[in-house]
Amino acid sequence: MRLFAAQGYSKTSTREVAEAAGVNVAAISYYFGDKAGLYRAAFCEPMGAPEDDLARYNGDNLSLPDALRGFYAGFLEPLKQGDVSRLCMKLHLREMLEPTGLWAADPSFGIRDMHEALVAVLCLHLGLEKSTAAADMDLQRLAICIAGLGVHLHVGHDINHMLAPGISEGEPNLDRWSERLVEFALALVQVEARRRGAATPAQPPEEA
Amino acid sequence: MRLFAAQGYSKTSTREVAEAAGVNVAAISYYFGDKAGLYRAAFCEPMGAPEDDLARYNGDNLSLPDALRGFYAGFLEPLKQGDVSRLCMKLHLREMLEPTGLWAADPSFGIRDMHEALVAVLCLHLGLEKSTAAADMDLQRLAICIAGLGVHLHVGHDINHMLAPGISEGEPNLDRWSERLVEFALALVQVEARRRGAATPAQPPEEA
DNA sequence: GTGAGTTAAACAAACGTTTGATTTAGTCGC
DNA sequence: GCGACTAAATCAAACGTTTGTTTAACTCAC
Repeated sequence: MRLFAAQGYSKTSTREVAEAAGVNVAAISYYFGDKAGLYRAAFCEPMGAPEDDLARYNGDNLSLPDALRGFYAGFLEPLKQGDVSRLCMKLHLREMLEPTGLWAADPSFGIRDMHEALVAVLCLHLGLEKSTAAADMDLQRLAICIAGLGVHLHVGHDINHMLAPGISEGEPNLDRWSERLVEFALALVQVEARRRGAATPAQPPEEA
Repeated sequence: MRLFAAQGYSKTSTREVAEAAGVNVAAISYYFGDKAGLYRAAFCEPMGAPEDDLARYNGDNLSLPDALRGFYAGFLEPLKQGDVSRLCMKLHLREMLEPTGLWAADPSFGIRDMHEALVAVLCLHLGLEKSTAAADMDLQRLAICIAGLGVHLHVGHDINHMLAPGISEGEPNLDRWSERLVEFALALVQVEARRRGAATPAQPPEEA
């Protein structure tokens, strides 16, 4: 997984993987059938149940700030843990640019679920009907932007480090990212709410 | 460029490029030295002067909304034009995930300039000193997020289409994206301004 | 001895690159 | 005007290497 994430699928040779694992090349075909099977195993194995990620932010009793905090925690935690976890995320995000057909094919860990859960949360706090959400392009745009902030943290990780060294390094900085992202996402929701007629408060007025 | 953008560097063979171009394979080494030279040419050739992009949003006399509109226009225009322009953008964004050393090496068309110009614009409208901008991590975070919204439009293009079909298709939808992105970015700036003490108005009060 | 596990070696196919011949266009002496 | 020479451009073919995969011999606990 480390090699696939760092170099991509086609630039990583079976011999390279075998040598790094300290086994013979034939072991790949013996245990995984072929290179694609090896990749599939490396891709699928390390991710936990997708429900865990979802449960963090689509609980009905969560406030919007808490839901967003939970949402972005899914992006930030892999950064807190070691390089392995970060590379795993990178491996998955790589499929965005060059889909090998794993994400699209396997509906079990689709981003579709993640996206629809986010849309549902937004519906709840914007006072919208879930049934009309799919056709509500402005709502979709809002969800895409909120998710995009989290995605960009990983996609642009190396470049962000080049532009602002250490900005995503270390737990204090990552916690600061969490604060900012939640603030920013709240602002996006607020703007959208206001644009829709200022009818629904994005921030619960009855707080402290 | 079309092939490199669609399949990536290593998955694109020299024979494939030669055949698509209707020439012999040897022409590649004849004109470009080797495959890397061909890629470099395809990567650098089609992009216009970087100053053009910068001029759109770092003019000192621009209002913040206008500057942001100009900023996002750089992301949206490639989407309006044909597939070729979109693939060109994709080719460049691909270097974010797997840097081949072209962006980092050649400072002429670095995103660094783009980023620093954006930071300067934000400094101007937040009433901050440019000299302290580099060390101001919260300002850097704001700039990264604002840029991230534009980047995600391309990085997540295919997936966005999967989640919300046609959301980035056609000029009307793209114009709508421009409106939303500018609104959203303004909201981010406003939140940051308010967080810094509500001293500096993110929206010029003397408007209309 | 049987079978799961491991190994070095070999396989065909595809890769990037080079070669030497061939074609095309332009230049010069006469 | 014309053949001789030159340089650029293009070509099919082959080069050596690396790719993913398979083979057949081997090891060793049970």
